[in-house]
Amino acid sequence: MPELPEVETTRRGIEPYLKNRRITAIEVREPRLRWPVPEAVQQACGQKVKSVERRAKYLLIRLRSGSLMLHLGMSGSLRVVPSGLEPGLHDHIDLGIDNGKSIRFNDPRRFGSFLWVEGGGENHPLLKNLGPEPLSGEFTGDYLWLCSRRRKLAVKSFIMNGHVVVGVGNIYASEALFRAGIHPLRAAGRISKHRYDWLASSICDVLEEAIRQGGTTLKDFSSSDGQPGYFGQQLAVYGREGLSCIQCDSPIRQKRIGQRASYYCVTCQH
DNA sequence: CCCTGAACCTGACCGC
DNA sequence: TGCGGTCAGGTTCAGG
Repeated sequence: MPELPEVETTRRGIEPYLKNRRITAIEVREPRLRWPVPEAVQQACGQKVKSVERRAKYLLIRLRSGSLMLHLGMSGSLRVVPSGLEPGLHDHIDLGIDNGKSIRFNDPRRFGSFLWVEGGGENHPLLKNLGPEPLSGEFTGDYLWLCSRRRKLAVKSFIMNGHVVVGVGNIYASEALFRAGIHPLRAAGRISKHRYDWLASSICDVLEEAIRQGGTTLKDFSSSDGQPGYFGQQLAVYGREGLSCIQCDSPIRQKRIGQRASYYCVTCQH
């Protein structure tokens, strides 16, 4: 479900309820997530939240002695609920806060994770080999160009690889490539530096716009207060197979690339 | 190292 | 209404 904009929307939604508050309890009703929820998450109890941060699509709730590291997988979401509210289907974990609220983790498919890491988590195996944040100064066309030399995979798979750049998921990969006029199947290593400049700014723009609109609600994403995201209304190609291109009128094509549905315009993208 | 495809899960939807 | 197949916003892992 969530790509970077949805995770960032979630972070902004829960931060005001958590920052400088104390974790009172963690109730794990279903520990079978992507990785089993470790007993160590209980170390968070009694500690005050220093900050709520995001790295890639991970949420980091920083405490004195360590951090809770959450991932929403494909179908996860966090909601702010009154403590004690009866849990519903797939409400796997409640994070109790000393202000009468709980952060409730719901995840039907259980691809998400809820982990405890020592310190800030910077050296955790899941984080330490990740590429740069797309909205940071490190992420440029030059960087993409350099990183892609001699690589033959499709550029769409390339930009979705977290070791290259984090946070670009299936929706925004298609959208960014459309904006940059690049065909998603083009070999990553055969794209010019100039075109990578375009692509890098397209990725930034599309992610920033999506964050501004509260993310994209396709089926069921909603922010932590239950509001849907409105970026879906701006999607130029994603999910628009057979409909006409907003720039040239030819029909949008759909093709699977690296097991993911990919959408593009054969006229506008080369 | 690079790349591909399977795997992890549930639920919604479509055609018969 | 039921059943089987397909698909879904992510990521790791095994194997070539």
